[in-house]
Amino acid sequence: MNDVIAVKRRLIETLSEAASKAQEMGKLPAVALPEITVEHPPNSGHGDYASSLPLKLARATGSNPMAIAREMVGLMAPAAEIASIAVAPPGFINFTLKDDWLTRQVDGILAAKDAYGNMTIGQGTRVQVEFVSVNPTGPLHVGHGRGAILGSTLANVLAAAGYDVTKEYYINDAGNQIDAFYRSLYARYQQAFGIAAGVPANGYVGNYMIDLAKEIIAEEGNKFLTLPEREAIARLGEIGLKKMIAQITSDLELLGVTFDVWFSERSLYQGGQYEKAMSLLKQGGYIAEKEGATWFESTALGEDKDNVVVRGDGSPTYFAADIAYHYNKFLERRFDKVINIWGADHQGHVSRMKAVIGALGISPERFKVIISQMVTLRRGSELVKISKRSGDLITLREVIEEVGADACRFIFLSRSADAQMDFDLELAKKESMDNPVYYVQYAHARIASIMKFAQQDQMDFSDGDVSLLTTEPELALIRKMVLLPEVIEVVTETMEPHHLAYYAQDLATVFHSFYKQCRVVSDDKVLTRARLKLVQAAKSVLARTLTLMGMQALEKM
RNA sequence: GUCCCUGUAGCUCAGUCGGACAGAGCGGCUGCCUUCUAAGCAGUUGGUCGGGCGUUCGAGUCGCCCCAGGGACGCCA
Repeated sequence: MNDVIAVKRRLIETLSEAASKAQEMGKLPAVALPEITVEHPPNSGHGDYASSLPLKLARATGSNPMAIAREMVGLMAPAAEIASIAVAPPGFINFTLKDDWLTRQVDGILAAKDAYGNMTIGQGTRVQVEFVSVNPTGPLHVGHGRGAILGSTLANVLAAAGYDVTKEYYINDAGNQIDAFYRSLYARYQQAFGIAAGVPANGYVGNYMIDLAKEIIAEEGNKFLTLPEREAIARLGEIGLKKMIAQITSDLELLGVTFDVWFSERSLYQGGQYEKAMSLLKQGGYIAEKEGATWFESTALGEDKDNVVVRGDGSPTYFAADIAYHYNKFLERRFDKVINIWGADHQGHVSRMKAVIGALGISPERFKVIISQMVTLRRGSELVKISKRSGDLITLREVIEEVGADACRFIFLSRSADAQMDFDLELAKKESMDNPVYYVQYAHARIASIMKFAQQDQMDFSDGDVSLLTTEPELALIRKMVLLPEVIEVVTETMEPHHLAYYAQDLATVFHSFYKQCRVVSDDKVLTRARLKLVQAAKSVLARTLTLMGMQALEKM
């Protein structure tokens, strides 16, 4: 187990033992102990860890919290890594870490290298993160980028926490939308040859469809003109679909987002999973025929309304496909946990999918949906349209090319998924010099520069004595570095990657402050070696944090 | 009408399980480059935490009721 996490666990244990002992001795009424937690006090003057257990016990026992705190502290065996335990009003117990324990962590971080922060809390649990999964009927826009960044970062963190992670993209390559896409493409194809064909009413009218048709013509010529319409649409559509998927793939790669599995909706029908899932629900008595269609009776499960799974014309709905897909995730591929990141427009889909999960006999805590809220794109005060159906749209690719992948990632990671946000292109660019993105990367580049400078003197610091790191700026830096494992733990528990961005910024801040106050390479060779160790460790933690966020750790800026 | 998300400093946003004086970045105002990167540092300005009631020793955080913004309520996906 990681050292800091171990310390935290030990403190909780110490508190628990002290409380029990006080009860045994009759100094504290024998009430059930509340869940014991330790936190980081907001004010650093109060130490590294604090517990409000006495305050909580005061409520349960009706006694004075300060007295309880004193009693408990008196019963605590001093832990090896703790320098002092103090009681503070109105009833906190504060713990301060020993300086030499802190400085030793520098050696620990250097030894862990890229693996620093890794944990085993996941215990190899098989978790699937499904994200983006945009219909391959048009290019990605910024909103999709948000989900992509959220998902890939979450996957990185879960992997660091010891989960066995599969990143997956669900390709909706069947159904009405694909049909509309195929027909729209066929119309544009015909138009390119001067044939008066109309894009269907519910079709995709964007200019990219004209470009797509032209691209196909350049490669395939006019051969689809002579085919029967049915066949032409199918074959042309297939080519267009492949191209759209390729484009989506490469757009995501620009953002540093990749997937382990690209899962085809069609395969659900070809593999018989759709039938299996449906018959399972039927067996459970959740399926009913009415009004000429087949329904999933979710009202019986507390839902607002029932939902159609098979239309009057016999074709399955999107909902039916998703049922089959989740049947596949849980019952065929047997993921222990499934995390879906959906756009805000899918929020109505959440509760009925939860109902399905229950109906399939899957325990609800294995299924988690994160809704990534809307992004509105603007240039200053001017609103920029990103609708797929309209002609003028700014694609994700254009945004990335304009502001940069790292800036994009950081901006999205600085906000919690359930807050709607404005993405101001002007601001993202104008701020580019003062952007927190560069602030963090600059800290890393600065250290790289120090290392390079030190290397000119062939400085070997492998025997640096970390116990010489005794000043406030040095210890403050270590205190922050040592927090990464906890951040990873928090992100894992809350599924909120944005904590990482704030941590990155905090870490950069303490580093920059340290840098200003402490000269690393100096005439004092012994101190220099110790500080080189410190700075090298800081570089490693910064790099790890940036990597988890999917960002570059630059050597030079 | 029902359901979901949001409302915290001039702006953009954090705020774990209810805890110590409510935080950061940007902006504004002051200072700081002979020395490893000033894309930096130090200081300062700035808040009825949308409003009300309640629970609690203690509420930005929990409950109820309002107000405001956004989204979802298809045999679209």
